[in-house]
Amino acid sequence: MNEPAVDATDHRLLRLLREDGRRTFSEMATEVGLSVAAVKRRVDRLREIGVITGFAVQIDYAKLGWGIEAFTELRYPGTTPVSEIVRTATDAPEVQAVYTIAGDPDALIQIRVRDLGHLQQVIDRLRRAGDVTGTKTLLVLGSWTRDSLTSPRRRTP
Amino acid sequence: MNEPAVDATDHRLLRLLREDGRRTFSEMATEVGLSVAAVKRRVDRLREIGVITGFAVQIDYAKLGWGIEAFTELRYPGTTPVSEIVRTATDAPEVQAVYTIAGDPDALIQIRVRDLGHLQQVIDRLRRAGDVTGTKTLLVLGSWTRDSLTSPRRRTP
DNA sequence: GGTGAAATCCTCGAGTG
DNA sequence: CACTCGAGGATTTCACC
Repeated sequence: MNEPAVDATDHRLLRLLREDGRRTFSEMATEVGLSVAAVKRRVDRLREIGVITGFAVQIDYAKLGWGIEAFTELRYPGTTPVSEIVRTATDAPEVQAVYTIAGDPDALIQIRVRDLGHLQQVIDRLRRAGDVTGTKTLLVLGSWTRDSLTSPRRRTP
Repeated sequence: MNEPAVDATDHRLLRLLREDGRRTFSEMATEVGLSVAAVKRRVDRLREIGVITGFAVQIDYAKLGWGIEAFTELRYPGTTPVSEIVRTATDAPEVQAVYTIAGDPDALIQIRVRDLGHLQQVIDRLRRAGDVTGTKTLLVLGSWTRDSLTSPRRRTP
């Protein structure tokens, strides 16, 4: 019942951490005009109430040889439980994310693979794993993500 | 043009930073059996060669009142340049990501909004902004992401 | 929310195989 | 060239105001 109660300063901190998740508390403190301890307490609290779920590195997978990205729409019989859909999809290591959908299709999954042969292999595996009735794959040519243009790390001369 | 040359240790470091992007170099050093300085140099190098594009906080937007997530497929006339598609989509602050697609549809965009009325408003705006010939919106009920500590969420608007 | 001090961590130059 | 060591400075962390 208790609402998060995330104020404007919290939002500014979240914005700073979206741009650079490794920003120091001292830097953020200067930015928002609070003490370092106050900033740490706020960030700790945002984690405790679940607003912040974690921190992660952002990787250019193409540079690691995983150059193909795709979304696959999955259709299932009406009798298939959602948990089953998620389980079969998450089993494949190439699957990066699974979104269950209201309506048609039943799920949308994000995939990363090395090449098109690998993609076909993953899709075939998915079709066989559950009782999938149909798939449609969208091959990604290019992508843009908000806040993806992260500036270089702060340098102290 | 030198290839990345990312070895097994680098992959272990990337894996650690995917799980927790704020891990300290000391902790990672213990994990992979190197000195702190060696780990720092490797991470610095991964940034320089572009494998690591940045670090970001992971946020549960539902807890911030942005409880609705959706994917919208966009179709354009054959004459529309890709840059135009990306530009009109990224103009909307609710758009989190834009994926240009080979074939049909022409683009897939990820959206975050406060409620369904807001969603309709964003979609209407998108339809009017460019010369969109058609849209199809997939409403997300739950999601799972690899290496995310958050379990799939379900929310009622 | 602020302060201060101890513990920890980051950073970089110097040295080694 | 990649690594280790070590020292100085910055950052984190926590009890207390």
